[in-house]
Parts: sequence; structure tokens; C-alpha cells
Amino acid sequence: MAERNPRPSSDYSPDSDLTSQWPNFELSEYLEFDDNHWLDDDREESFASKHVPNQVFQANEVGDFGGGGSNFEGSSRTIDKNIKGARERVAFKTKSEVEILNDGFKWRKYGKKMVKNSPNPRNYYRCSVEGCPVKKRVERDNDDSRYVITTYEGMHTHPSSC
DNA sequence: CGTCTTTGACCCGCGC
DNA sequence: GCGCGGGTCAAAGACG
Repeated sequence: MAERNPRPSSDYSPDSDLTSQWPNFELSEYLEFDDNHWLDDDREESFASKHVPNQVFQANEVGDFGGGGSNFEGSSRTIDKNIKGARERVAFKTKSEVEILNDGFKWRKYGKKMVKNSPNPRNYYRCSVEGCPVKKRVERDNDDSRYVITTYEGMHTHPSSC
């Protein structure tokens, strides 16, 4: 475990470099967190009405995830609108070999935990930028280890670059 | 040198 | 009241 991922440290080009790392990852499912009803009891049927049916995002799209816009709320769909608190939760089921999906932000791992429901450990990431209350939870699917479930919590209060 | 990673332990909340 | 689970923080170490 000497090296992790070819991750851009300070400045990277969300054009060619990213393409090198992320040729194209398949966003299998897009979960929306409002209350707490996600793949919990009914699973797919629960979010089947709002999930993205096998949408393939190009590397450019990934860069636009956080680089172009601000957060997912203005880039994807209506994540907020009537959230009672201030902790937006968005979960993405991504098909990728690595769990460190580069969304244009720098994340610092602050904890790892083994969940009983999955043979895979759950990783906790936090935005390296001070003042950014954004937290990320990465967990591998217990059914399909080739899928990674990334849960974003909070909103970025700073631009990913510039 | 600075930054990030890793593991363990601790704490809190909830359930029974 | 106790137990379990989940989540977070901290320190040390390693690497670029």
C-alpha cells in the first residue's frame, strides 16, 4: 500500500488527465436522499422511479460534476427543495474498480469501519478544504463487489478549482 | 516539509 | 440498564 490512485494533487486538467483516469464510468443507479428511504426494504423498486437507467458518464461529465457547477443540486436534479435540515444526502451506485472517484474535490480519509451487512469495509472521507462540511461515505456493494456505492453528505462551500 | 493514510479506541444514540 | 452499531477523532507513520 504504497501508492493509492493517480490522483491530481493541486491542479489537474479536467480534460485530458481526467480522461486518462476515468475513461468512462457507468453510473448504474442514482439514489436520492430525502428522508431515509433508499434501498432499504424494497430495494430497486424503491428508487426505480428516480434512478438513472444505465447512464454512462464521460470523463468530461465527471469533471463537470464539481468543477463546472457547484454541487449536485444544481448539476443533477432536485436534491434539496424541502430538506428539513441542512444535510443533503446523495448516493451514487457506480461501477468502478476503484472507490476513489475523482469528482474534482480533494478528500481525506478519516475512518474505516467494517459493516456487518457487508463483507466489505466502509470508508469515510471528508473534504480536505477547511470550511467544507461535506462528507463522503464509500462502500462496496455487498451483492456486486464491482459496484461502489458513494454517499455524499452536505454541500461544497468552495469551488473545486480556481 | 507538508500532507495524507492507517488502525484503534472512544463516544453517542437507539433498541430491547 | 445494558448492549450493539455506527460514526468520529486522534496519533503515528509513510510518501511525494
